[in-house]
Amino acid sequence: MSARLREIRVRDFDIKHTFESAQPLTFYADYDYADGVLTYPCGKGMITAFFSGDSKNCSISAEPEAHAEIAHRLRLDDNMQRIYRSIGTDRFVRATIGKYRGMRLTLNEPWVTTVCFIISQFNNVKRITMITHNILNTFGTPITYEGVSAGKAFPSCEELLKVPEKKFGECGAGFRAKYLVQAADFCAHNLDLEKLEGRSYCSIKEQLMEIPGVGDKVADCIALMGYGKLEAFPIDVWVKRTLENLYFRGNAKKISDLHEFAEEKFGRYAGYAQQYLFHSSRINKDRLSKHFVQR
DNA sequence: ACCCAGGCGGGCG
DNA sequence: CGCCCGCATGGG
Repeated sequence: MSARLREIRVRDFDIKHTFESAQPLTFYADYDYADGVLTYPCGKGMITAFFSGDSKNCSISAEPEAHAEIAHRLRLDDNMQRIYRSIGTDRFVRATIGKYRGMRLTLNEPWVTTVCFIISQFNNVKRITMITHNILNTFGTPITYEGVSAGKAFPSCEELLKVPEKKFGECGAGFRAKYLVQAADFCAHNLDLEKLEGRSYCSIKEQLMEIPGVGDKVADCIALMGYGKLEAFPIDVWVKRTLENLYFRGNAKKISDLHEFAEEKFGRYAGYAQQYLFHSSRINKDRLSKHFVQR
């Protein structure tokens, strides 16, 4: 099998930073740090990719048939030099980019993204990952490779339609179990997520917010990581605090005002700025932005 | 014991 | 509109 592997070389790609940055892929995939192997379900099969090198010159090996899928999922065609130049509007953002250089946004299936971010609300990353894995392993369809069991395919909304609220509760979903039931029903009967593909950011976000359990923040996450709308700027507790610390002297601001600020400051790649600010804030428990402002 | 986590829906003024 | 509250669950 390894004889069939072919290599992709990418600049400014760091699998570790990407895999630690709490995106849907990192909730349903597995990454072996020791061996540099990423595996995740895609459609009715499993994708495997081998990583080596560093974020300056990253090398990804995979079967040729998987190359297009991997490039799509990991956004390998993003021009990071251009994006970094565009969002690097002050010393703090540039320092954060320097520290986590190579972290990419990922592009995930809209329904999977919707499930992940409904689970994410008022929750922490470790538990989000656990619940997502439980849902995948409990309700996913087994995938076999050359006759051997290889993993599970993420359940579609039609498949989750048959799942009672209690079962989601047993996966650890807590009060979000009700939202998962309602969202599956809504996306199976009232809103075809596939049909939103190609529409504008505003149109997509507006439609997504019709889904029960999806509000302003989760809709932005789905627009960004499920539809690739890079201007989307999800504002969670970490990003809110960081923006307030850095740019408003620690004063509380309304979400709507912060959206306006971010659009003005970061522009069409605001989603990337958000991912770097979020990751830095979360990993460092927000100490950096406080420290930065004090000097 | 208390606080927090990639928020949202509903109820109230 | 804006504001406030409850919401399950587990870890620090």
